[in-house]
Amino acid sequence: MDGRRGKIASKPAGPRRSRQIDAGGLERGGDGLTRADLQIQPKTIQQQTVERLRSAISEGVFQPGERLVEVEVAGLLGISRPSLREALRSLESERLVTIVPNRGPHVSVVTWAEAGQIYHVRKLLEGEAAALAAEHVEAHHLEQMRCALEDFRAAVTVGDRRSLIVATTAFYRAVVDGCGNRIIAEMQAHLYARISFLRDRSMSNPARPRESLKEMTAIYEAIKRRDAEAARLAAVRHVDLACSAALAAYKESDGET
Amino acid sequence: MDGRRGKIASKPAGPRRSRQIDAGGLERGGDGLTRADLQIQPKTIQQQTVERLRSAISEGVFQPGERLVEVEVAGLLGISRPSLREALRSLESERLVTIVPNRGPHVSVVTWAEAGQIYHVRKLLEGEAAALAAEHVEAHHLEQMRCALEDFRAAVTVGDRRSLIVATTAFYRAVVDGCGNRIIAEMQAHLYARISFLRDRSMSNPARPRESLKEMTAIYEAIKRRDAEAARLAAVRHVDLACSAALAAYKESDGET
DNA sequence: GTTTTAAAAATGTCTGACAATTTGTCAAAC
DNA sequence: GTTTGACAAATTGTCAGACATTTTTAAAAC
Repeated sequence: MDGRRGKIASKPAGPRRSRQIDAGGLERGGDGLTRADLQIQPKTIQQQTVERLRSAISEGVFQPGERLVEVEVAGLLGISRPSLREALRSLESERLVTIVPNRGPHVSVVTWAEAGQIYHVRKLLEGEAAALAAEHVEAHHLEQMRCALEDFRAAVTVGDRRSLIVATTAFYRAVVDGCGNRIIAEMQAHLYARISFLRDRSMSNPARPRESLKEMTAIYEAIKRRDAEAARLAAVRHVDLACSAALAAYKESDGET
Repeated sequence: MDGRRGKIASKPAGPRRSRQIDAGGLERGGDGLTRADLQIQPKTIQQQTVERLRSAISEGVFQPGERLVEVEVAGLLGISRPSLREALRSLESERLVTIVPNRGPHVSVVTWAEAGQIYHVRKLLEGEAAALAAEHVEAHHLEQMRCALEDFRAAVTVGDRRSLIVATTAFYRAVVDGCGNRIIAEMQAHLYARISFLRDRSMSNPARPRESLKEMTAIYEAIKRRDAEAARLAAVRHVDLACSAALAAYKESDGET
């Protein structure tokens, strides 16, 4: 069964999951399935690589600016250089990785100016998403939001930063999925990923999570009562405050750029 | 000088531009240069490939849904399969190409539902861009817009569809660059590329270009007189009408999906 | 302490290979 | 005649190895 990759010389690279179906990937978790979403697809190495690198970058395993030396990373992941390069091209298009010709790939560095622009667009996008959600949302999306909020609340009391992030992401996704516009959903996810490095820091402000919870609850309530404009305002306000918190955290830790 | 690629066996693949600087690529043409934009970078084959494929798709050389068989396309471009695959990954992330595992890449098919969502986001984005431009725009951006409009007018009288598209694109870019938010610019370009296949058809309506000219002029005038809200409205209106025109053209030619 | 030079590391790109999967064809079975 | 199967051809996914060029590092020279 493993004959094809038998010639791995340098590093055994650990157990190799044979290419099975693995439908548990849930690229778009939750209940709102359409028939198209039922499609089961094989997961190629390239896809797994992209996903794994993406979350590694998001979680700070690779720091912004850090060089990603191809042989090294490929070895780390247990894949070949060509496969890694393909994955890196994907991430480059997502702006998570920057590839400078002849100097290779590194984790993208986001200046504060850029981050500000990203927040600006997020306000626009998430405001619209919330407004649309107030009109289009279905029961299971609301349920998802409620759960996410509950998880968030729990995480606040416990003080687990990781759970805070997971819950926040889940909430955003519920809203953005509930809005019915996939383009917005895609873009939101992209933008959010690009400023992930700010999340942690702004969440480290002990007061922030509690405020965040209030703001998100306001969004939820407005959507639930189908008040589009209130939902938009609440969402914009939330992103705005998140932006301020991030700025504060950013300035505190390293004021350059 | 060509020793490195001397072993091309199958196809001579035509004259190979030796890796020279070729600064004329103008990934972001115009005047609004910052110091960072002066940077001259070597153009790798991968970059050239992406650009060439992108415009080929935009211009309909490859039709939506058409399969892109790797060996074939690689031969066409005179590059190797790995290089092509990297390029395809980039285009996949831009959603211009879809890669189905084990079935390979094909030009993405955009359903009308998706197109509608794209127009929706474009309204949001370009409206904001116009509003921001009214506040931030600099002289040379205005000049670019004016030129683009002039070109457009000329193209209308002559009736050259290609020039219409070029001028339109130039106008949008001027606005979106003038707004000062690079994220918006990036996204606009992306979205615009994804619905390029509609451009041609909607422009084939003989009345549309003239209307389009009026609408764009309105945007220009509003920005020039620094009236942000008027600019936003004009931009939104323009995209809205473009959307309607596209829908009409779409329904006319092929009503499936 | 600079500047120059040489060596090492890393990237860009190509060729060749091959298993796994999909697709197309064509005859056998119902 | 349509459905089923089976086999061959085409295509993709992935790897390994190679090598010219460029960048980086280290050492040497001034």
